[in-house]
Amino acid sequence: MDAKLSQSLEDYLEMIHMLREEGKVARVKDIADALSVKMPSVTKAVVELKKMGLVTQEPYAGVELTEAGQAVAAAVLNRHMLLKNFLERLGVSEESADKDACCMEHILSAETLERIEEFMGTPKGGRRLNRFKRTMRAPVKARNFVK
Amino acid sequence: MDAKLSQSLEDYLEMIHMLREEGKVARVKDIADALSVKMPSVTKAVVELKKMGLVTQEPYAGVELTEAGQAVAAAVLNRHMLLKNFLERLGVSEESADKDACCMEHILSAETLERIEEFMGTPKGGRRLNRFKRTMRAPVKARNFVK
DNA sequence: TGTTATAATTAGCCTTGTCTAACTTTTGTT
DNA sequence: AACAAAAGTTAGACAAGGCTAATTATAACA
Repeated sequence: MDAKLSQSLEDYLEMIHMLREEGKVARVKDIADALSVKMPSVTKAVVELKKMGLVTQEPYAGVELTEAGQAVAAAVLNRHMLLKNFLERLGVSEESADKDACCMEHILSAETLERIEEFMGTPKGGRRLNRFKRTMRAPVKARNFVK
Repeated sequence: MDAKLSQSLEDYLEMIHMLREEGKVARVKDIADALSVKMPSVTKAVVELKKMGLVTQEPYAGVELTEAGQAVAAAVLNRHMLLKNFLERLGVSEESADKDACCMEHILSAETLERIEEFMGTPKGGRRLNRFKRTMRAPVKARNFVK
């Protein structure tokens, strides 16, 4: 059932989530434009995501996340925001932070993500790492997807 | 000439560099074992790298980096070590740091790398970022390649 | 209500990167 | 010097992901 999503499918799922959060419909066309790919690529991806039970689709009306899809998408998005905030805290520009977070969100180990969470939980001046503070990053608003 | 290496080719180049630095020969077999791939994959990669003028090959004796190849490989390796050190400084275990550095080294923007260098240049206690200290990471000894 | 424009899908191709199986070449041991 | 073992290459399959071109389905407007 949860056969480990590819980076690519994670991106599609994430984008669908984002569009829906913004109150937009996520039609094949919308997703394609948002990710700078062509519609047939989206169709293929959606077929896969449907197989995995992560989305449903009403042709011409849009793609919706299932319960399971929500969970996965939210997790990816949280990673994205965590990483973006982290990079910005290091002084990286918003644009680069967003672009790099985009890549990193799919590949980092759980351990590294935990250490970064700890780092972010630490006061701005930044003394030392505090192993016991877990901060959950805020939900998310929008985002520039930089293919 | 420098047609932008793929992640995969960067990995091959990097591994060849590492083997040579350790004084080992980098025969197709050695590279394959080190990267946990099969020999035909290496042969293909080496063909590409030769086309790009990054390596030369004496069959059965080993692959050598050209001047240009050296430069590229060293750059990748420096990124790797910088990232690994950085992650370790965040409290990530050596193993995870190495594995994650492996992925990140191919994808991060120049800007992010610069900010990380700055962060690393800052004293251990970690006050605030110092824009003007550039530290070059040490050469490199060995490394666990985690496919 | 029909016609056109837009959305979606299908079919088929391309590239990258991996693999296995089969074959060739070299090495090194006796 | 001969031959087995090891190294290398070639050929061909396959999967993932993207694309274009062509076709089909729906929407929307006159």
